[in-house]
Amino acid sequence: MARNDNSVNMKKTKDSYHHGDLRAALISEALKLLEKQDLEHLSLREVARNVGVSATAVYRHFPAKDDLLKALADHGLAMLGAQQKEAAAKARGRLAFAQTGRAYVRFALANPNLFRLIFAHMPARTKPGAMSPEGLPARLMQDFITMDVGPKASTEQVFLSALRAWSIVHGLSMLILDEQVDRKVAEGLIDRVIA
Amino acid sequence: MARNDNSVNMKKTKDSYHHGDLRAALISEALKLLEKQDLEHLSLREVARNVGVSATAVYRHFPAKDDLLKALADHGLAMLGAQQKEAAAKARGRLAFAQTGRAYVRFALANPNLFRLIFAHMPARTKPGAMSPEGLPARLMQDFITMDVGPKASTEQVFLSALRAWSIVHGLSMLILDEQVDRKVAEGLIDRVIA
DNA sequence: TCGCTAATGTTTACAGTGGTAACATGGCGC
DNA sequence: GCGCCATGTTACCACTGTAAACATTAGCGA
Repeated sequence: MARNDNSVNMKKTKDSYHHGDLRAALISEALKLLEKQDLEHLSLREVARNVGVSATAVYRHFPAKDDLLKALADHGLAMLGAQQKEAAAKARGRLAFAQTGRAYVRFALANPNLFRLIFAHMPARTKPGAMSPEGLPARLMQDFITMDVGPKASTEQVFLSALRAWSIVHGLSMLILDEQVDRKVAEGLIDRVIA
Repeated sequence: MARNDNSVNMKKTKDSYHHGDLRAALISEALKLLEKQDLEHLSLREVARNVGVSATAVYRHFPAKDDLLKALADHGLAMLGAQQKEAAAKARGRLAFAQTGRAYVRFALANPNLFRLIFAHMPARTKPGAMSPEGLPARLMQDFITMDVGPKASTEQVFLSALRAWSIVHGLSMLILDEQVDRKVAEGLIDRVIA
């Protein structure tokens, strides 16, 4: 028998059969792991092991690994949105808009794996016509855009403008994360790329 | 014993022990598989199986899975570059430049998995100062940029302009692939986003 | 033409992974 | 006080990447 099957090392501190709030613990541990290793090396078993629970216990809270990942993505997205909002609050008008973009990139650089996870596991958030639903970072952008382009602009023009803005910040984030562009240099240019 | 070990079904057509050009066959098969399934479901064993060779034979040509992936990425990058060049040849000046950007996005949409693979496995292609080495799509862009900004622009200005352009096309590609934005709608706007 | 060697494939084996099924525990409502 | 059922655990399974040992043969020098 392999040394490493489902009977992982249990926590010794508490011998309580039930955990208390395993779901939250799993998410929190997974987020912690994502700070140090990338998505493809994040295994359910490791998360369970670190939390001190058997590997299959996870399935009581998430039907499949992907559902855990979705939960992580939601968490990450909320963080991103919060940071954007916070950044926007420190300025006004166009500048405030630029700040949300910069915050977007900064978030990506600060949480590379989480950032990737967000976009790797959140398809179909958008319906035709609407850029994105309530609460999403893009929603924030869209509000600014409307302000920017003027209230009389056509829906398509708003969309176009938002798409352009989002593309820039997202593309810049990705290119830096994927090391397509020298990180140090690009980091220094963020504020000028996103004007 | 599992039904499925390394002794995969061999090809019956040829009973030659040696394959001939296994390396090329592996790459070609892997590329074919990438047209139908995404990167995380691409397994060495499946590639080997389809080529009609044992799983470990792969290791005679690639030290590890990642090296196969790198080879695929190179292949994909060459394709991308070729398509950009071709697109550029059909126009002149600014428009030609826009065409390379549009070709970039079109390539991403036409080869989603390969496109992702390219950027997931080609870090460290760039040195500080130089945007990218010879032959890369970005190199092509940089030439245009120089033309666009004027030959007297500072290195930093060229870099900035190139970074912005690349970010837009890359970001747009990613957002559409990751379904963050309605595909149909966004596709129709490509030419206007990249002006 | 023979035979040796290096290149190329194959077999076997192993640790790790996501996931299912059957069983164990114990907290909470009656 | 007791029983149910949500939550955990143990056994498995198929599959993956990869290492080690063995097999085959292409091709080169004698």
